[in-house]
Amino acid sequence: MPEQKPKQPPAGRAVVFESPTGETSTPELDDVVMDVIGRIADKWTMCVLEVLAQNGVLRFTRIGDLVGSISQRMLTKTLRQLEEDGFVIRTVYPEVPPRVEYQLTELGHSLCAAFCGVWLWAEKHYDQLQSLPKKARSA
Amino acid sequence: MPEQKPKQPPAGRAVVFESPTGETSTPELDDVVMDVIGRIADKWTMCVLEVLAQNGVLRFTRIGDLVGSISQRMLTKTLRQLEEDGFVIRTVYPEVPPRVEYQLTELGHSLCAAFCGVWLWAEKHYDQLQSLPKKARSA
DNA sequence: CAGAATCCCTGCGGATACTG
DNA sequence: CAGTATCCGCAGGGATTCTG
Repeated sequence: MPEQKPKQPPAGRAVVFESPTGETSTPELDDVVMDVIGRIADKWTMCVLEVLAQNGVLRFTRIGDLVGSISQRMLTKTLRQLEEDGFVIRTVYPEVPPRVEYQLTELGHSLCAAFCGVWLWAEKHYDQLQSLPKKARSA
Repeated sequence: MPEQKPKQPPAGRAVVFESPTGETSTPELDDVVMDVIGRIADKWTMCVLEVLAQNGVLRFTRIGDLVGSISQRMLTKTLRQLEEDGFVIRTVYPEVPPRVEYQLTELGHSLCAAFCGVWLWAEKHYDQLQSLPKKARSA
């Protein structure tokens, strides 16, 4: 069976995102999306984003409490990365004891809003999802 | 067990997702979402999902070509995990040479659809996003 | 062709200790 | 309070080799 498809992938990915409704993305957009996913798609980042999305302005320790079992190290790294990427604003008050407040930027808020579709999807398919084979689920 | 663990919360977060429009989730839903994120939120999984979403039924090697620079090891692992999690169907044809075809399940398709909001968000904020500090960008 | 198995290196991330 | 610095285990993942 001779493959007539001329679309041979060059070096690197050749993925182009396309929505079921026919919305296609450009390779550049695809690249950006993958990049963003790579930045935010980890447990702590997601948790911190959501905590901030819900509570607005929060201090360092407070975020840690709300997230739960995150180490200071990871909380710091996560927040700094989010700040560097423009999703979070960090405000330091020159006081003693020190006070540092964090809040989402517009970009951060819009990102959380975009993810809303995933929550809704999860809700809709809750039965199937919660019965998935346990993998890293808290024992 | 004489070992004293003063505060060991249920290995837990206290995060509850809530959309900007006021849609709140239950802790259970939150848990499921985090679980799903943990399953799919990595470079290769996302790529493979998208490749399958676009092209429908694909063979092993073809997926690898479309994704680009993925190793066989990771491709296998990724596909098996997706299969185990119910996002992909794996069909083996008892032939020589062997032929194995992959395709998304309904759940897989719906997940990709849910992520559509993220592509749209990325498109809208393309300027800000593509100018983020390079981190692990690999062309 | 579609993988399984192996080697091996990297870095994520937890725990702990110290500081302004 | 809000970090920084350090040690370190271990899992992720690339490259390579073997096989039905």
